[in-house]
Amino acid sequence: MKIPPVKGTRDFYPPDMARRNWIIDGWKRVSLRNGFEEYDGPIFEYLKMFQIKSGDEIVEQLFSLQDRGGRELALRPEITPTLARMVNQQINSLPKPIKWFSVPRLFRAERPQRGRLREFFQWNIDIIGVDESTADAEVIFCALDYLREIGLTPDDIVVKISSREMLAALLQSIGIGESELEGLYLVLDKRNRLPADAFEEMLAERVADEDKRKKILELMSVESIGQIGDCLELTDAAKESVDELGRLFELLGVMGVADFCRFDIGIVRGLAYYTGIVYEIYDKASELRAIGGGGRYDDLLKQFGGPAIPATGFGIGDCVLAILLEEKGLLQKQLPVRKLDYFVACVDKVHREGAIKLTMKLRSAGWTAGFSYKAAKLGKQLKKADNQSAKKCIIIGRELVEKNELVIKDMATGEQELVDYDKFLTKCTESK
RNA sequence: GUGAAAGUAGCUCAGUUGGUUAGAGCACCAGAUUGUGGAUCUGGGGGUCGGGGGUUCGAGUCCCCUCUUUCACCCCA
Repeated sequence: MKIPPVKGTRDFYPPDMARRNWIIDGWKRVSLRNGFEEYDGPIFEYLKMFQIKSGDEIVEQLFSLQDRGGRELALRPEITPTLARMVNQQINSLPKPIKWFSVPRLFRAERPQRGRLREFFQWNIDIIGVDESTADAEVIFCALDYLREIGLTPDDIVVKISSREMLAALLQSIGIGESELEGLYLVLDKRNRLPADAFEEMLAERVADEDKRKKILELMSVESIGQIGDCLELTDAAKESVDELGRLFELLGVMGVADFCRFDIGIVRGLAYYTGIVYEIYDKASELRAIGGGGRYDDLLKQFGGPAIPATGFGIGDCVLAILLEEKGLLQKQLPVRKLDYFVACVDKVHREGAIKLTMKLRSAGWTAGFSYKAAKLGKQLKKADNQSAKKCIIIGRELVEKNELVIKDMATGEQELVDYDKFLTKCTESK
């Protein structure tokens, strides 16, 4: 009986695994050089941990299970709650600010589609304990530091940035009540994805007053931070968050990534816990889903029973990113090759043990080395060496018996040289 | 969860209006007179045609169900 892989999961064959590792190694390398430390938590948590916050979207997508003790558990659909839990547990002893990153394996019971699977990897970086927008800028820089390093340019991707706090202040100055905000966010979040008339229709369901609606539409069509002031008179609160957003863009300029970033008032984000600056990273052609996103979540730790500590962070998934890199031809360079430094061949059966012995000595010295499992003809063994992309092939034959010499063949040029066995071994052990 | 399209060797696909033992290229394995690989040539393995049921003398081909993938909702990594 053949059993297929589970819906929405992936098998990683060696070539796929090589690419996955290449992506994840890049995430880790860039995180570390930006000053973040790695952490991880369990792959399942109490179900209620994910129900507390973040809203229905994620809860509906949970894989949940019950253990034998009747505990209600869930496979983690995101790692931020775990982060909040871990930080809260040791909040008094952790040096501030806390700059942590993780590459968790996550699970969401969504209907799979291109760039959207049920099991995936996500790069998360977070800064906890800094309320200045410097932290937001640093987090955005870190994401771009990676994306830029692997070859993406401002022609390929864009970070669309806005602020929930600002949007709240602006909407309130239009006359929207605080209780209406959350529902309205969900509608505004769709503005970039819906045709104009469909969006207006949805808006009309939320906001009955036509004047208010007109003002909201006007506000949502501004293309720069400066235009906001032209559109309506700013309250003190609004002015403050507009200024904050301006400072963020200034900082991004100082950090040298301004050309990747753009203000977009339509970025609201679906998750309920965002409080301030929010952003999403898209491919410039906007043909794919969001590559990543994040923002400020100043109330989350408190909601998990900790102290009120500001926090900001983002996540980038591996699925959409891999598709984008594939399209840009940046993934093909990562074709994995099983490259051997040495392949040890023997001309005659009597040298087989010697070949194995030499192979193991090379390996112990740190070289990648292989030998033929069968006592096949030399031609066969060379073919094997070639299959395994060996750089050099060592041939053990009569030269060893007669003069204690090995034949070393360069597989690229075909050139061969004779080297004394003991000298070769000494050289190999020392140079590695 | 709702709607739509697709599914034939490991991969990319062909398969005539239903008609014998289902094909190609690539990949894989093995040979080509035994101390030299990449090329070429020859041969081989591998498919219950996604799975199940039905119509028919006969189904890869038509119908139904189901699974998976892709697309649109939904939502975001």
